[in-house]
Amino acid sequence: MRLTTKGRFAVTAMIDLGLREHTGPVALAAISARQQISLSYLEQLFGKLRRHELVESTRGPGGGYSLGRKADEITVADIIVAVDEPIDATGCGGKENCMGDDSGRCMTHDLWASLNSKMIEFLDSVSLRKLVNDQLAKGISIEEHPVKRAISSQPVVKPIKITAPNSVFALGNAFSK
Amino acid sequence: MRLTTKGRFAVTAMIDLGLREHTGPVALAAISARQQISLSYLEQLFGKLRRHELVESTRGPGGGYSLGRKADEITVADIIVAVDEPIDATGCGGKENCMGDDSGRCMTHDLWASLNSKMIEFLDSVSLRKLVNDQLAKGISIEEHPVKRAISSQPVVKPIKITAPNSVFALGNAFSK
DNA sequence: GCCAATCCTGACCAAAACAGTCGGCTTCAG
DNA sequence: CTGAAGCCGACTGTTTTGGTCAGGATTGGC
Repeated sequence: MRLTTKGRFAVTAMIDLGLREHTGPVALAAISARQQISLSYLEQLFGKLRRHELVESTRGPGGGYSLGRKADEITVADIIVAVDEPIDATGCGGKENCMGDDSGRCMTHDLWASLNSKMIEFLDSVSLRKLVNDQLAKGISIEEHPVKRAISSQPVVKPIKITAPNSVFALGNAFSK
Repeated sequence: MRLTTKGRFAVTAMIDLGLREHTGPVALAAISARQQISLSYLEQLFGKLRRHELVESTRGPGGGYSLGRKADEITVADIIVAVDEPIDATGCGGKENCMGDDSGRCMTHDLWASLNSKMIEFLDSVSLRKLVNDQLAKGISIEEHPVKRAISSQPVVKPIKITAPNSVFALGNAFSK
């Protein structure tokens, strides 16, 4: 389990996607503009996210990406593992005895496996839904008048133009501690 | 907050140190041999750990490193932050407005700050003491006959030679899940 | 059928971080 | 004095990061 800016980008992009869950496919170009991530880099990341079935793609004009499953069934761990794949983990290769012969396994093995599983456990307890709601709770309105719509399959087919892409996030810095 | 093998090495080494808390200074060469980490790399890491006052050094023969404060006052977050210092964090530089002019802060800023603080909060809740105890609970005996000694300041001054450095860790792989 | 928007892929790249080496130094117990 | 240890800075090879570029493939709308 590695944790770098790469994972952050992926999580950020996924939240952006989650926030627009009900407005049809979201183009990478839009995410790129909003989140200030290079388009090509996003393409790489979403390639991985798609192969891990966290997102689905729609090609052609009006296309884009949408969540591969419901936001509460996607965890931060899912996302990070998807983009940071080679979870090399234990350092000693994960093989049986990492010292010499009969000296038993190196401490590092079980040690990090332990800490690592704690980390994953934690990141697995945070769902994308939660993060999206956190953002929504900060007073964001994505749609002009948030319609009380039935949460059916895919009611919206046509993409809805969002005209004020950036400044909708009037977030305070109130997240100290 | 980055999380790589570098941090793992540091945490591992610190646990090794914690396990020998009452046997005087521990030489890096010993840790290097037990944990299979290159000596010079350890020197770099401990340089940082020392500057963050997580360890104290004793020079000269018989010297080595000991914990800078009690093991329950050192958290995993402390260690990782110490060796992975430049916590670049928000990606947008951490400055005020990261977009253009009056478009407000980019989502990434608060977003990752939020996730990041959750991570730190978690890693901060795991003390070195806990990790050391986890290892002890696995049936390790560092000292030949674990003396029921009063937990006073620093009862042992002279280093005690530990003669069976490696095979003391007879750990099962029982840490699946 | 064409066009343009969009995803998709692979090659390539500079810069940084990682992991480690090396040589030389300072300190200090015996 | 000698040798064991910490200390320090320079250097190096590899991998990862974050990104660019050039070209497909797919498909809705005209």
